[in-house]
Amino acid sequence: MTADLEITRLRESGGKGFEKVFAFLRERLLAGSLRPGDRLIPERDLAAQLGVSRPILREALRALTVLGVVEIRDRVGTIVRRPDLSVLNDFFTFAFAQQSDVIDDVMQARIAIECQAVRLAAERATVSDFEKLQLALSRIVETIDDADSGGVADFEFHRAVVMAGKSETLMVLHDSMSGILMRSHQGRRELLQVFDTMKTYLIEDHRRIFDAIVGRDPEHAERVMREHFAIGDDFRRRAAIGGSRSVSAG
Amino acid sequence: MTADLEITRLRESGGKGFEKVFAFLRERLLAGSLRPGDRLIPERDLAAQLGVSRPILREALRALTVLGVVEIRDRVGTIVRRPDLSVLNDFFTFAFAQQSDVIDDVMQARIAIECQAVRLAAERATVSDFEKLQLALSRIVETIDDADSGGVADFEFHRAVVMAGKSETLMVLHDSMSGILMRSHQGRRELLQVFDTMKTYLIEDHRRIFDAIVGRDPEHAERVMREHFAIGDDFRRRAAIGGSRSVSAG
DNA sequence: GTATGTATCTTGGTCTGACCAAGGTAAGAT
DNA sequence: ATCTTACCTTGGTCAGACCAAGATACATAC
Repeated sequence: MTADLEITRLRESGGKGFEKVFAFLRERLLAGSLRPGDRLIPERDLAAQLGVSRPILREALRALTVLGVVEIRDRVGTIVRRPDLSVLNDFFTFAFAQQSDVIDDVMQARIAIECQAVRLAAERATVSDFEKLQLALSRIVETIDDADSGGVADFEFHRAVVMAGKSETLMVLHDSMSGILMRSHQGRRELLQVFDTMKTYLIEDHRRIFDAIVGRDPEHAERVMREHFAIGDDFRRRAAIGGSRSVSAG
Repeated sequence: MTADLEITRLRESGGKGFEKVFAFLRERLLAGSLRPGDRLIPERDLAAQLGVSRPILREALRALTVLGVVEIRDRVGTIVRRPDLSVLNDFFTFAFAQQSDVIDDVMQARIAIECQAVRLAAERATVSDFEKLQLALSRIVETIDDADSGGVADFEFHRAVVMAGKSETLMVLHDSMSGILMRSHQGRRELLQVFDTMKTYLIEDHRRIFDAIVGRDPEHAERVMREHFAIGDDFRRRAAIGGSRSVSAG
């Protein structure tokens, strides 16, 4: 079995103990010899096989845990899991806890994701997706006068679009950015209320996106989505320039 | 000082040792009482203060390490870092490398990223970027007859495009997908050699992308990029149909 | 007074061996 | 056949120890 060879190579490889073990497990996970659902051998045995002490092995296991790759279950064992997106949210939370200057950059990624997703949505969306989009659309109309729930409705619509695209990867990425973006936009949301043309923008744009998807026109769908983001960006810009003063002045 | 109170509360909080410590540090990091550049107190002291043993503390520290939040420097100490997006690399690698049927899905994300990036590139690329793209382009021409280095050249060109887009988020995401995509495409690369029209496609398409960027035409740039991917997808499809047997055999 | 070199201290990196609590399991009782 | 129970396994944790090398202070040389 190749495992023995790998372990031998592992023992000799220079890295610090933790690095060795982490790299070893990583390799195994990536190569597929450890698949989701598998249970690792007991820590004591594994540590012995890898030539490290149990604390070190556990460091590596913990590291994999925060990545969502494995799950350490008390008195049961370490189970290989298929990482879910919740980890990403953790990460983004840490990553952007302080600095807000990355927001615009993350926004670029969100635009990328959604523009691709809306194309796919135009091709792949099912009737069920149409219904969800329709629902989200009506929610936007209903909540048009409320900043908070309006923001949520907006978010839900976009999310529905991405889901209609039927690409898990895009969904995961989108969810990851949404968290941080929502957090950052919450503060500005009231500002947006100021502009009156905004309501039309919110309702009409989303309806156009919806229509494009229903119309099975990827090209058009993306164009509309892009315009939507461009206008939104413009609004934000004006809000930023106008500053809090003019806002409070009404 | 509130720190003592927190520690007291920590001692009493029910969670398992690791969870306690991790949550404690997490809170400190997010709250900002631990800021990038700060050096944590020595492990021994910290462990004592938190009422856990060193191995447990180290588990928590390692966990934060893989999230890029802190950096453990040998014989120096644990330093709080501003997490950069490169951590995502690890995650995506794990997240998507497991099932091979996700490849096509990841490809959608790559298309999303690159189409957005090429737009930004058309707007933001500097002369230096032009040069890099030019260089990558000539590499593609040079290596057109070699599957291996040709693949690398292709990859490098696309990477240069994304870099020219000047969005770190897009760059990181792209890098993350590239890894797994390259892994999966390596096997098929020889097949692509079969089609002769492929050479023209490779050279001409990339040149058109380059021209669109230099011409500062985001719209056109994206369109060309999209066509490029569509054709590439077509090639892959034909290769898959023509040679699935020989692939699985190899 | 400055520069240099060395002894020492600090700090992470790691190991060993041990104890606990509770899930699993199989032997034993009903 | 079913239920009980004792035992074994397994993760969770701790205590104390040793090592290597960066950091530092102090003594020495210039």
